[in-house]
Amino acid sequence: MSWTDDRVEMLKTMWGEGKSASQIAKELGGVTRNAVIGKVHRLGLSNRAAPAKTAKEKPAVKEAAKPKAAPKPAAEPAEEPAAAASPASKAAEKPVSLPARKPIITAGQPLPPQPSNSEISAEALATVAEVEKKAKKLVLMELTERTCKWPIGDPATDDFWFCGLGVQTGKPYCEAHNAVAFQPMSARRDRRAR
DNA sequence: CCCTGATTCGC
DNA sequence: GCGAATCAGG
Repeated sequence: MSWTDDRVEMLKTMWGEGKSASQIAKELGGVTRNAVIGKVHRLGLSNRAAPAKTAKEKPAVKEAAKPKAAPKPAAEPAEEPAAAASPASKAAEKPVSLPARKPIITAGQPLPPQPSNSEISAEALATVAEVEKKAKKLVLMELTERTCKWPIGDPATDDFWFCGLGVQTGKPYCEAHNAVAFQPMSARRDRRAR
């Protein structure tokens, strides 16, 4: 494909809207993000920042207190395979002041059943304990399709993060967490089937 | 690892 | 002019 006036216009618009090169490339189709970036440069609209002129200044940070306090849960774009579809537990709006771990995490997403165990193999639990030591401690924004989304710690404190290790293809968690997350009901059972 | 934009340079 | 390859950063 080539850069028809039409496509160039779309490019300008989208770039102006702050879309990323790869996003634009995807939407335009027929081009790669490199092509888009290259074009952007040739068009001379590389930096979206204002013409602050020749000086690099560190403008004082203007922080306005936001009355809003509801952080959007990590809402992934749109097309999500129906991979992890834990029916989000109704977001209970409990006041935050729990001494121990709080069950609710964030609304929405495939957040796991609490580590509250019952009949989970001791082995799996042990593994989880191990894994949590190696966890990458990712924060919400850093989670992706392939990072384990198992929460660790107390959401009400800073002592909270997500496992972040590589997930088992398709699953929302890493192998260890998957083991405790999806219990068949009966811990073990002879599987002659298959 | 995933992603971002920036640059280079052969075509 | 174009964009793959590469670079630099998060």
